[in-house]
Amino acid sequence: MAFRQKLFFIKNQGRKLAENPTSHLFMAKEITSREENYSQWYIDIVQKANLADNSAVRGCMVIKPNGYALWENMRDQLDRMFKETGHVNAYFPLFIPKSFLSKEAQHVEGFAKECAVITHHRLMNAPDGSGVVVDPSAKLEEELIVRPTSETIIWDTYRTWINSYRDLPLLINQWANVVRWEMRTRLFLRTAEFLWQEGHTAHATKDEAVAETRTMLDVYATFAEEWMAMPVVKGVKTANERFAGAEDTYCIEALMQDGKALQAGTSHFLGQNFAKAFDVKFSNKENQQEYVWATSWGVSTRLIGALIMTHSDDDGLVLPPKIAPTQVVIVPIPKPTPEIDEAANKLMKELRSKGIRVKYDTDDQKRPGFKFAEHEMNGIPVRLGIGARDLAEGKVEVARRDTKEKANQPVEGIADYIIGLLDEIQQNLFDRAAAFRTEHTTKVDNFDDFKSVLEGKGGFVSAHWDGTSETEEKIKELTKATIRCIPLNNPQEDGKCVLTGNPSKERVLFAKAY
RNA sequence: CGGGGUGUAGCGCAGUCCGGUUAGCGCACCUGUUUUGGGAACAGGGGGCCGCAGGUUCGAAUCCUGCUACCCCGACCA
Repeated sequence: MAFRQKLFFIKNQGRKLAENPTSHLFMAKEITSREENYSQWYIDIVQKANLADNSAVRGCMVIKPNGYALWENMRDQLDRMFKETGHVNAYFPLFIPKSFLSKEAQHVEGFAKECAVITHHRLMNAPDGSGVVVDPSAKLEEELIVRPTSETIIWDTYRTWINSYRDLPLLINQWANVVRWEMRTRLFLRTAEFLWQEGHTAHATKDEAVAETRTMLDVYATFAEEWMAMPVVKGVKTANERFAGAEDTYCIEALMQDGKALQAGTSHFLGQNFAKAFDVKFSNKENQQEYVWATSWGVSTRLIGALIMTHSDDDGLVLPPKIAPTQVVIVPIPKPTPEIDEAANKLMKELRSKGIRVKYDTDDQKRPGFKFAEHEMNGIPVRLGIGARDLAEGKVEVARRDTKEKANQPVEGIADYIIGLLDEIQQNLFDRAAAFRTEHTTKVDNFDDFKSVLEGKGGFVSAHWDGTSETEEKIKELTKATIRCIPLNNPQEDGKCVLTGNPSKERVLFAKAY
């Protein structure tokens, strides 16, 4: 493959240059450009911004402090939004009895191929002294599955919690880790173990459950757009892409910089499938037994991957101010002095009093240039430089990460200026991503255009589809593109399926996806 | 699960084809000096069970056999 050769070439070139002490091309923190190799760029960002690392365990990552701080901010905001919409948190077991999983037929079919299974509960010293082995006498009566998702254990529990319509709705969320034994993993985007939240709600009526599904979809979309500055399309999945056990799967779909789509969150209307599988009934006002209606919804650490691929650039991570762990960093130039410390501390106090997350870089070993590059790599939205010159002029140097512009600002009133700037950066990131998505959403009306757009500029392709799974499969085979969603509030228009020519009454969004 | 790689210092690699002093290089780390407004320079220094287990040999990072781990690309998925 040409791609491999290119990579090989780069490796060799790197080797030669590394031997040359005058070369600055392969400094420790240099990252691969997006143009050169997008997926290597992604890996470089994750590792060099210290977000995460591969671990000793296949497919499982170590989330490092920088990455975890980001997750904490995302989690905290989502948690607030869940609570504002009436939900409470609870926690259910990590393990699920094997028999539970098979109670809902489609559900088990969807997850069976990627389950980690617990078969024993004890180790013993190996007879030959070579270490420890599984004690065969400690075999479990029934194997346990490490949860790939918790519908089954939760619905088994709900049976005992729900008796009357007065117990409904039951609006519960849990923050947890889950395990899906994926064939191939990528940091944040798809790991064998990942962190997420899963909401599981129970309702007396279908309408109420559907409304809940849509409410949570809106919460996700609001979070993605207002906090992550990541524009998303709200839509509904086709039968092929539906969650195992759901009647309808709603989703938010985002577009990454390489033109591939990423499912950023899902909200499922589960109908009465799980209520029937786990026999969860309630007495209605007329004292008749009815099955409960269900929803589930989740977002995961994958959002961090989405964030990276939406905003970051060849200099490193770019973070939206609202979720950046550190929003402002102060760099003493060229190094800390009592005068600069005093000015910085005063500045920090003022910024913190206005709720800004600010840090002062007191490292007296590294030089300013190094720090500039490092803070840019880490995606800190605003950098303030203070040196003797600035102190004398009563100014600070303000550098923004998104545009890399620098300007001198009077210290007087700087807090308000920075509050405005953070808002502006947040908005600029969203606008930039939205413009990219608009530019990379293409309407096509025949299959040749369909293919050439996908192979060329990529992105979302808006096209007519005859509504059959067969056609969807065929298109996937031919182009690797899938239907990302049928957008909500989709305009109705008569057209012909881009593949079969059969009649269609609305366009759907296709894309290659992560 | 198929295809392709790679395991040598914390990280990135050279050395392996063709066996031979004490296993090298860059970055990082430690000490010191000079520096410091966009990734500092010099000098000195520390750090290795060459993935694991066997074998061949006077001698193995290098050759042979077996094992194992991880990465990348596909099919599967959030």
